[in-house]
Amino acid sequence: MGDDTAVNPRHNKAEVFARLRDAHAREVTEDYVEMIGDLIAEEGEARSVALAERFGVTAATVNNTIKRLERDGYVTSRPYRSIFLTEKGETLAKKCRARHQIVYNFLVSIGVDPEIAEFDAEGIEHHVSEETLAVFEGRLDSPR
Amino acid sequence: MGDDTAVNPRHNKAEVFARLRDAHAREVTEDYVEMIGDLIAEEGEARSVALAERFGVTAATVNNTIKRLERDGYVTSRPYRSIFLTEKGETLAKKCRARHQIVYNFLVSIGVDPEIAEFDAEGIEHHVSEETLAVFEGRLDSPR
DNA sequence: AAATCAATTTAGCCTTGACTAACTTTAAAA
DNA sequence: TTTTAAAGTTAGTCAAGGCTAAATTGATTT
Repeated sequence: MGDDTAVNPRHNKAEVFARLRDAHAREVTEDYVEMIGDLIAEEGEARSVALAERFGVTAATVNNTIKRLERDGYVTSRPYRSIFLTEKGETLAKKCRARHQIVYNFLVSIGVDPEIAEFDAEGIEHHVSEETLAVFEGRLDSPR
Repeated sequence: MGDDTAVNPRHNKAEVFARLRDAHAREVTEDYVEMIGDLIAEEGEARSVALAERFGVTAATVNNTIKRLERDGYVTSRPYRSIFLTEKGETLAKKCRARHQIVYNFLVSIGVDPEIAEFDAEGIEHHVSEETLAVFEGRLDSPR
């Protein structure tokens, strides 16, 4: 058999979806560290109640998530106190904020309405590879 | 209502994240109906084993998902037989395939490597609004 | 100092989406 | 036709990420 069964690239999507599942697993973490960073910058501290309000979830959900982030080394927290980013969390937050900004600016630059861009960027940012991000960024420098 | 104090957009992210969670809930459904459609087109039928192989998950996972899709009216299936799209499933598959193609073509058109574009499109497609999709499409007609 | 209120935590529940292991059915080979 | 292999199913487990309701803590008021 001319053997297209070996590895037909068109049929070799499994890895794409595996990486997609990985990306999903990182999304909440990325959104949280980014938001915690924003809150610290804007309000001086990150409280559960503010996170719950901004994400539109309950305080209990925030609590669960923060425990997960703490377990994974992104934040530190003490009972009934505000939340802090670790260096690891800080680094991730910085990266995410920059990436978000590039995606948002790119969308606006090609003609997407700023409000729509804000929404779409929130979803898209987690699925943009370094390579694609570089292309977006390059397009910003030299518009058109 | 000149009044930007009413709803400070910077602090009004809750709805963005709610819509993001909705989008997530739809992703697997969309990926499955799209893939089932592809399989029917390419191989004449959609078998569990092919879905499992392409998504890189176990047969048991496919089984669970198909049950959910059936419950939600996207597919029909009988034990030990292949899977069919309902009209609702067919419609969704068609829409998803078209959207995927536009996102992919757009990425390639701005200079993203086709392999990278294939991967990124898989994640991005679920988060592109109608509006942004239209912009992508418009850019394809008149490149540059 | 006590009462109250807001914030936080805890406990328990649910769905999705993954897994393994064991079993059943169908189809193909011997 | 019997055996075997592949495909599909079932049962049970797990983590993530939501929820509600109830308990606790901390801060503010009286």
